[in-house]
Amino acid sequence: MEKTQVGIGKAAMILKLLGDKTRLTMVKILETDECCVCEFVEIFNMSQPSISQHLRKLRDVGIIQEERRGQWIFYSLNQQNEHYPFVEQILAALPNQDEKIKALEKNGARITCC
Amino acid sequence: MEKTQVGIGKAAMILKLLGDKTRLTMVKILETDECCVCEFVEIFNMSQPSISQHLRKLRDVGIIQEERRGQWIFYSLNQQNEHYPFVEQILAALPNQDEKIKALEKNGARITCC
DNA sequence: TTAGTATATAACTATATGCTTATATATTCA
DNA sequence: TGAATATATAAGCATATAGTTATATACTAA
Repeated sequence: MEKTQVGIGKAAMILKLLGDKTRLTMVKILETDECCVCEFVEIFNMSQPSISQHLRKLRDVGIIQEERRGQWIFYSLNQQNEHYPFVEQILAALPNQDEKIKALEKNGARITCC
Repeated sequence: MEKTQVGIGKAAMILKLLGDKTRLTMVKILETDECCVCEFVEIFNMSQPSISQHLRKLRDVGIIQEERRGQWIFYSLNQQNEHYPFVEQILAALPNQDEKIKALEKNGARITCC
């Protein structure tokens, strides 16, 4: 079986990005659920620009991708990314963040468009 | 098979530490070879205090351990650490750094004590 | 004990980071 | 078209980070 191989420099860049609790949690959530910015604002109880800036960093290196649907922009894990297997392997070691999505649904803040 | 489980906060802390090219390379080297501070100074062509400070951060969270042998303090990967499997899984995806040790041996800078 | 070598720590500096507020852009819908 | 909503970007600020130089500590060997 071939192992994922990632250059040291690129790996360090990815790990630095994931080395922030907010971003790491975002990516773990996106592993199973698409989310839009306003949902993350709700989940993290953080300002909208702050959320947008975290998402941009993750998108800039290709870890996540965006897709506009009507008014909202939905983010998801970019499985086509060259380093997706590396990221996925890390996420696999982390506890599920389902309760965060469940909490959104519970208080009616979950966006289900299209 | 049980998967490694690491809390999100602790994982973020570990990833942040590994998210620096110097530290990530150090840890990858320590995966296979013990090294002392002066060897890292040689390998990274960086000041001794800078190397010491990186090693201290890694040691403070238990990723690596130190052992004095005579004049030198040798560092190694701490396989007893609670989160060693998580770290090891990340290292497995990285290219071998053997040439760095080989280069040390070649120019006679490799320390082999005791 | 003294000189030399290895390592750690302290103090400082420049840059990076994460957040905030203010504002711009894009879409929807009345 | 204009108001409301969602998102992005710009600018500013406080703190964190990674490096430096200077100095302290620890061990070795003469």
